[in-house]
Amino acid sequence: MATIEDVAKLAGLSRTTVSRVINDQPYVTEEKKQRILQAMDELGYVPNSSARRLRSQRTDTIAVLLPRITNPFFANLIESMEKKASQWGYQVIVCQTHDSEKKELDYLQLLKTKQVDGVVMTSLCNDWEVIEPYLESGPIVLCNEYMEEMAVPMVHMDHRKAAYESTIHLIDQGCKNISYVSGGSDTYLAEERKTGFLKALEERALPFLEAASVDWAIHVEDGRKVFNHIKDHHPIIDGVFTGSDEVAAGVVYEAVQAGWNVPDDLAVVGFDNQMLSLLMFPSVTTIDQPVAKMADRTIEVLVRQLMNPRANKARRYIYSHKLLVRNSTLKKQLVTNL
Amino acid sequence: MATIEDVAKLAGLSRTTVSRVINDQPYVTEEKKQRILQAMDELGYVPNSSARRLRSQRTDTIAVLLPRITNPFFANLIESMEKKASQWGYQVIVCQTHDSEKKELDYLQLLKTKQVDGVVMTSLCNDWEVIEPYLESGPIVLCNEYMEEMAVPMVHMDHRKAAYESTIHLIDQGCKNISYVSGGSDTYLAEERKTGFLKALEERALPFLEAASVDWAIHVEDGRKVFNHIKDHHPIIDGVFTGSDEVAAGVVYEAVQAGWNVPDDLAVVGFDNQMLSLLMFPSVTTIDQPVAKMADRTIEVLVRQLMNPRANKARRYIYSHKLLVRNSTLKKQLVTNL
DNA sequence: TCGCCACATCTTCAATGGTAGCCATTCATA
DNA sequence: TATGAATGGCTACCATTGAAGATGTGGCGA
Repeated sequence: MATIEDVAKLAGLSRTTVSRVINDQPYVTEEKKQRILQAMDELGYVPNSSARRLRSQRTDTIAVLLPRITNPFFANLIESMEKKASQWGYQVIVCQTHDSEKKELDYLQLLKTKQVDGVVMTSLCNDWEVIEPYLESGPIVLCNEYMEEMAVPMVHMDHRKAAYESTIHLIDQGCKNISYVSGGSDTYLAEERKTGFLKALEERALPFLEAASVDWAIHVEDGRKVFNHIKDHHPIIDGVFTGSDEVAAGVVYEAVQAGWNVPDDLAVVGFDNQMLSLLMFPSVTTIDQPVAKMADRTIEVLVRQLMNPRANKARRYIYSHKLLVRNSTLKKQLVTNL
Repeated sequence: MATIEDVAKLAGLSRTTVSRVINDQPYVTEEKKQRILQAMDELGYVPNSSARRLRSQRTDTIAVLLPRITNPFFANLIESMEKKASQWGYQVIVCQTHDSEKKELDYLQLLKTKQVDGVVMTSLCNDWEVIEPYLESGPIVLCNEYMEEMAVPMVHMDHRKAAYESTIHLIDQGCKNISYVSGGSDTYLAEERKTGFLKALEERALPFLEAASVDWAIHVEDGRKVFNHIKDHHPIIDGVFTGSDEVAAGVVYEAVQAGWNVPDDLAVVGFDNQMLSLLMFPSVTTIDQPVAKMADRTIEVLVRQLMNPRANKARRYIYSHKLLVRNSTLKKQLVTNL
């Protein structure tokens, strides 16, 4: 493996001059530049990334923390972030926390060990008080997940409004007994959704059926269990609010298997407009988030912070949802495909 | 940010002794070790990763190259690889090539810049001749994708056999005119699938309907287009072999929308046993790969190579598939759910 | 014409944070 | 007596770049 020393010797110049050519810095004549480029080519020279990072104190790398890439919402979010980061000359590394407080802190350690320049957090496992000290080692931006406190930039959708609207939709479709199905996370985002849900119930003078609600549903399989739980213990339930399309898909699938009519016996709403929600039969009513826009903004905000560390502007970037009404909630009407 | 120098001073020892404690090396008394650990704690010292990598010439990091994480097959593969790599003290970085030759080479550059110790390639965009020189910079293991030439370790399923069996299944279900739907990739794996498909046709004396076959189907949307193409131009087609559940889902969805009876009018097989294939109506017959096993083996093989660079053992680890028969192919029988 | 200053172009030196290798001393064992 | 292990320190190095220094040239003013 050739080093910059080898290139300098072959070109008959100093290492610093070679470095200037590599980094496109001024004060090197064109003739010497060509000599250096040729020497690099002959030797197959490639800069050593560790050396550059150590000396320059920069990695040009961003870590994105998320729960699971097997959740298509996060897979799509990463997809867009990578594209945007690459445009700014940054590399993205994907860190799956699997909703573990420990893992989240392990990954935040990347800031301390100087393996990344900044971090995007798409979920929050630890309390903010635990995370905040890491800001000393580099900037953090929240995307998707958010909190009341304005400590760092946050890019997200209004989850309260989204939950409110999809619950109103369920109620408008005639649902009177609605189950609230969540993943049990006690984050602010989860609270917001529930607040929106409860607000809709309150406005329409419907009771919150806490006993029929579930706080352990994350995967499709969980959704199937949710349905069976409702069928066996709360058969009066005629509507289900879920926090993800995966769970909604599980509920719908199991209900259909059990011979229930969806949505007449049970209406279901999901979240995130995953491909699954369209392809199911019946197709699932869901909330669409502007994933690409949020991803782009997130990277932009973080990179600006890296370029200008003094401009520590903590602010919110709030995006609107879209309710996609499909067959899992449309009752007593001619079933048409949307 | 404290350095090892600061810790050494506070502990009243040399940097080397501190380093020995950090790296769990011998020849440091327990008393001195405690002094060092305490000093590290007081100073909040964290080793600088770039410095360690530069000096030790190791990153303890593995790059996994894959086409898209939005494809659940690869998302699940990564999930398992990360778990396994972590057990061996390695970090995984995810590199999406999006089937681009250029991106693939860009990521292989990580070997040359010393940003990763080894690479797992789950697909092949470039010819092997282009990739082989990178072996000088670090080991490469193929997982999922494979080639005839035994140049590096390869961990994969027998795609020929899998394609053969699912095609025979289509034929056994009465299909006489089968469309071969692929993504157009000209890799060995793609060839193997086609070979298995053609072998099944040949054994059952059925013609290969090249004009009705498609080589541009990757996403769900493509699958929908495939169906419309068949409906409009090749209505005699009564069976579709696809290389992925996403494509199969698109075909099935569009066929049902068009009022076709699946599988009586058109039987469809997918690949990879994505959740989608179970939740569709009708559920999609598919091929299941032992994803976790292949992932584990891949990491193990690569890590062993990193630990013992001389043991450059290029060999194949071949895994069997499982055909999951579901409703998209079961004809003329009582429709029961599997 | 000469001296001074600014700029251009390069080189030299040192720094980044950590660790690999070698050395010195002492003690125990064959 | 010779050798190896234990316990630590010192030195140099890993590959690159940031900062300072050296040198030459051109322009301007006295």
